[in-house]
Amino acid sequence: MARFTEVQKEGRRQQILAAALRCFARNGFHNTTITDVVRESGVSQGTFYLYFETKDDVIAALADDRSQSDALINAIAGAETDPVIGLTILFDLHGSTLGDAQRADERRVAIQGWAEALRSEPIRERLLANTARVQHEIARLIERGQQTGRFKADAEPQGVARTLMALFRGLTLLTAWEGGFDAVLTAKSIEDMVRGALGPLTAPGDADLAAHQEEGQ
Amino acid sequence: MARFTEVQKEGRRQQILAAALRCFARNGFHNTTITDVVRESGVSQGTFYLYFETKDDVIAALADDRSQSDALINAIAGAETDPVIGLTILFDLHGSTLGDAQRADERRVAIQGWAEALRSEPIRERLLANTARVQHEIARLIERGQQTGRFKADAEPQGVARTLMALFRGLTLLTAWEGGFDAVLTAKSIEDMVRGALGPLTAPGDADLAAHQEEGQ
Amino acid sequence: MARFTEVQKEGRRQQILAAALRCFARNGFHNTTITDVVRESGVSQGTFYLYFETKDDVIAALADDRSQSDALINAIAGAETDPVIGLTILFDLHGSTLGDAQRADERRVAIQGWAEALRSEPIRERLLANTARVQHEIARLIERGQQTGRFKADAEPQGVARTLMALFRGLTLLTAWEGGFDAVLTAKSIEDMVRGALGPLTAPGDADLAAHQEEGQ
Amino acid sequence: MARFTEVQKEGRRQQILAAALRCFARNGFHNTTITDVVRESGVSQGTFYLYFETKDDVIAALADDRSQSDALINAIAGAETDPVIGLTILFDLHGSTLGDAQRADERRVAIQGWAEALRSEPIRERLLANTARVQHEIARLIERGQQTGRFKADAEPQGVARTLMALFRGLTLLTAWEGGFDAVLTAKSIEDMVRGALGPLTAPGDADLAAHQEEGQ
DNA sequence: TATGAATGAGACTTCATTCAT
DNA sequence: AATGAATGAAGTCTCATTCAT
Repeated sequence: MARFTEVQKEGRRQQILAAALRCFARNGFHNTTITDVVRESGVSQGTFYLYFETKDDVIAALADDRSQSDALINAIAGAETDPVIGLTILFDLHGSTLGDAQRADERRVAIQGWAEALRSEPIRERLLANTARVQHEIARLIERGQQTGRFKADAEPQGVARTLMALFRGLTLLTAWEGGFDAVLTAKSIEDMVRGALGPLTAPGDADLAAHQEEGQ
Repeated sequence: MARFTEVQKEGRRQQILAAALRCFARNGFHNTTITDVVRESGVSQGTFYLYFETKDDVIAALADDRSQSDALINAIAGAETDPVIGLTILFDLHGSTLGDAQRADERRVAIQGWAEALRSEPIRERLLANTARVQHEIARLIERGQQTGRFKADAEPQGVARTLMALFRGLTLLTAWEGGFDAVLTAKSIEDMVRGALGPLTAPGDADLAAHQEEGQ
Repeated sequence: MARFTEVQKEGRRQQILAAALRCFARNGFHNTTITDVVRESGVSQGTFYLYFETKDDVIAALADDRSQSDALINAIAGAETDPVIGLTILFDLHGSTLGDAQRADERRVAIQGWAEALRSEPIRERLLANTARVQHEIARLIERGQQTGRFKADAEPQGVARTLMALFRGLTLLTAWEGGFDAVLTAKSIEDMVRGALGPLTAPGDADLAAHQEEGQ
Repeated sequence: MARFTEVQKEGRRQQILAAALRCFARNGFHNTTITDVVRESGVSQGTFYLYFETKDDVIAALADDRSQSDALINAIAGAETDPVIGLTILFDLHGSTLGDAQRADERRVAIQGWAEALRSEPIRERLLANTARVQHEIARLIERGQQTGRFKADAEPQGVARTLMALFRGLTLLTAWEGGFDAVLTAKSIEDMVRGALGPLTAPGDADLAAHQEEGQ
C-alpha cells in the first residue's frame, strides 16, 4: 500500500529542485554541495538520494528548460489566426519573461546548463531538442505568414527562426549578466530588424506589433 | 637574477594555457583537475604554480575573450572610411570565426566562461567590459553612418549595437552546441534584419554588404 | 495477543534467512545490504526488523553451522555398534555433502562465518563449540574402536579427531573455491591416511570402509 | 629526476601494508576504515591513495599469501636429494609457522582473504594459483619418492598433495580461532596419516621424519 | 503485524595546494 | 627555476536503523 501518493512524492521532488535552483543560481552548479541543497531544502542528506540518483541528476533536471519552451510554443500555437499577432505574442512573452525579476534564478541556472550541455550528452540533447521545437514552431508561423502574403516571400523561415533563437539566447545571457533587462533599449531595434527580414508587418492589422512591443517589453 | 627572460616565461605560460584550453574544452572547468592540465601541458605540478596562483586564475585567463574583442574592434576601426564596409567586415569576421573549426575549443571554453561570470565578479566585469567595448564601437560606427546619411536617422545606435551583441553571443552558443556553423542558413536573415534596422545599406556602394556576406560567412 | 503462531513466525524468519543466505553467498556479508536481503526475501524493510534486531544477528544465525554439526554427530551416534562403520558413515556424509551442489551457498557462507568468527566473540564461541562437539564425538568413536581392538592402541584419539576436523574444514574451503568437489581425487588418499593413523581398518568387516568410500564420495 | 627511489617508495608501501595488516587482523577487513589504516601507519589520507588505488587493493595485496607459498616451495625445492627429508622439512616449516605467535596477524588476515576470494575473482585466482603451485610441488616430491622406491607406488601424488593442502588450510584456521597451535596434539596423527598414505617412511634414513617432526612442531 | 519513507553518521575518495629537495 | 610527493579538508554517496501510519 502506497502510503505516499505520487503527488506527494512529486511535491517532495519539486521542493528539492526549488532549493537546488536557488543554490545553483547563487553559487553555480559546481560550487554548490549536496549539503547546501539539503540544508536549503530542509530534507535530510539521505532523503535527497531517495529522489535523485546523483548530483548530476539534479543538474540535468534544472538544465532542461522544457517548461519554458513549452510556454513559448503554446503561446505561438494559440495565435492560430494571424502570424503577425503570433510573432507579437512571441516577442511579448520573451520580453516579459526577461523583464521578470522573479525568474532571474532560472536564467542564471539556464546559462550554466548551456555550459553543462557541452560535456553532458543527455543535457545537450534535451537543450537542442527544445531549441529545435521552438525554432520549428516559429518557422511554421513565418511560413503561414508568407502564404497569406503578410511576410516577404523571399524570407527563409528556418533561417529567420534560427536567428531569432540565437537572439533570444543572447538576450537571456546579457540579462543574466547585467541583472535586468532594458526593454526600451532593444525593443525598437528588434522590431525594425524583424520588419527588415519579414516585411512591413503593418499592412492590415497595422500597429499590432508595435503596440504589443511597447506595452509588453 | 632572472635566468629566464620575460619572453620565455610568457611562452611557458601560454603553453600551460593552451593545454588548459584543450582540457577545459573537453571536460569543462570543473571536471578538469590541475593534474589533467599538468599532464596535458607536460610541466610538473609544482611548475604550474610558478605561473598561476590558483586554478581560478587559469579559468579567469581563459574566460576572458579580450583578444577576440580586440580583433573585432580593430577590424571595425580599420574601416574608418565607410560604415557600411565596417559593418560588412564585422559580420565577415564573426562569420568566418564561427566557421573556423580550429576555434571550436575556444568557443566551448568561452561559453563556460559565461557561466563562470555569474559567480565570479572579476570574470563578469571583464566579460561585460569587453562586451561594452565592442558594443560601443559598433554604436559609433552606426552613428557615423547616420551622420553621412547611409543609415536610417531614427535607428538607436546603442540599441542596435546591443542587439547585435546578443545575436553574436547566441550564434556562438548554437555553433558550439551543434559543432559547426551553417553560414548559409543565417546569412540572408541577418543581412535582412540589419537592413531593416539601419536602412537599405545598398544606396551608394550598393552590393558591398551582400558581396561580403556571401563570400565571408 | 499473538495473532500469528510461533510456527508462522518461525516460517517468516526462515524465509528471510534463506534469502540472506543467497545474498551472502553471492556477494559476501559486507557487500550485501539489508535492502538486498529485503528485496530477495519479499518482505519489507520494516518487517525485517521485526524478526532480527540487527544485521549482525543474521550473520551470526547463518555463520553457525549447528545443524550440520548435529547431522554429523547424529550420524556417528547412530552407528553405535561398529566404530569402523561409524567412521565410514562420517566420511560418507562429509563427502556427499561436499559433493552436493545444492549446498554450495551454505559452504560459501560458512567460510565467511569463519572469518567473522575472528572478530565476533559470540560467533567464534559457537563455531568452536560445534567443532569441539564433533571432534569429541569422533574421538569417542576412536576410543571405542581402540577398546574393541579395531584401531591401533597407540593412536591419539583427540589428535586424530582434531586432524580430521582440520581436514574437513580445508576440504570445504577448496570445494567452495573451486566450485565443486573431486571425490575421486582425494578419496583414496584420505582412506590411506586414516588407515595409517588408526590401523588396517579391514580385519573383521574388511571392505566396509572402502566400499562406503567409493559409493559415497 | 626521481627524488625518491623505487626502494623508498616500496618501503612506504610496506609501511602502509603492515599497518593495514594490524588493523585487519584486529577488526577484519570490513570493520577497518581507511582512516584506521592511515592513523595506524602514520601517513596522511592523501598519501594512502598515492600507493593504493582503492581499499580493495590493500585487501587484495594482503589476501595474497604468495610469500608464504614461495617459502614452502623453496623449502621443498631445497631438499632435492631425499623426498622423505623434503616432506619432513615441509611439515617442519608449516608446523613452526603455525607455532609462531608473531604470525598470528597474518593468519587472521589470510582467513579473511579466503572469504574475500569467494567474491573477488582476482583474489580467488591468486589464492588458487598459490595453492596449485604448492600442491604441484608436493606432488612432484611424492613422484620422485615413488621413483626411488621410498613411497608406495600406488599412492596418488596429486590426491595426497591436495589432501595435505586442505589439511594445512584447516590447521591454519583452527590455529587462528584458538589463538595458538598445539603441535604435540596433531604431530603424531599427521605423521601416522602420511605414513599410511605414502608408506613406512622409515626404511633407509629411518628416524628422519620422526626426528624432524618432534623438534620442529 | 506490516510498511517504507526518512534519517544522519560516516565511509571512501578526490584534488587544489604546499614545500623540501 | 623545477620537481613531485605529501597533505587534509571537503565532497559525494551509502546504508543500518527508526518510526509514523
